[in-house]
Amino acid sequence: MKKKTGVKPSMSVMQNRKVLEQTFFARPAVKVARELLGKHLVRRIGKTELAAMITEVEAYVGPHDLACHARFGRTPRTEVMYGAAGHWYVYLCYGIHWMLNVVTDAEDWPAAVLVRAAGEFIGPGKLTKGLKIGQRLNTLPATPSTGLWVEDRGIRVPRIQVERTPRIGIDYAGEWKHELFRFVLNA
DNA sequence: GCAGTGATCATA
DNA sequence: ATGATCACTGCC
Repeated sequence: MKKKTGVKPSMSVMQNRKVLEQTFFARPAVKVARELLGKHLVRRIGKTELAAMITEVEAYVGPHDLACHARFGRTPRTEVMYGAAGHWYVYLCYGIHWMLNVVTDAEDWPAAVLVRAAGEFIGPGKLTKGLKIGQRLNTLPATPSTGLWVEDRGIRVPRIQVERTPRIGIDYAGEWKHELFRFVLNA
């Protein structure tokens, strides 16, 4: 007996869905950032599932990185960055916009990758607004059980399409503002 | 070019 | 309790 909902040809690309595990995130932030390009950020709210391909990220590499929130050490807010990789770090910026980061690198090494754009959601504030991401996800793991996770859907990103630039909005960061820690996936 | 907006953190 | 500081956005 045939199922009512037929599988469309476009679904063939969906067959390759691999949820990124903690081991993917437990590596240096710059490497994780680069490799997140082309991966899919997946959001489930109730029965609705929305996926958006990640196209812009920034790496914040540790306490010595003068642009990283952990540059002042452990505080209640930065505590999550000191924890295990693969957990969400979500904070409010300028009193209006939620910023979505995923913790990277080793435990007790505070580093993270900011997800700035995915799919139609261009800009870190628009991304969280579009995917209904807020404070509730802060400190939760990037697993399907939390409703927000990352999948490898088999997209390969050629180096020629990857642009590296300094990070946005960190003019205060001294020499670190010049580091090419922002990665953009161009069409 | 810059106002809006509120959590966070240091200072007290 | 108060003040400075923001990993932004949208409108002027």
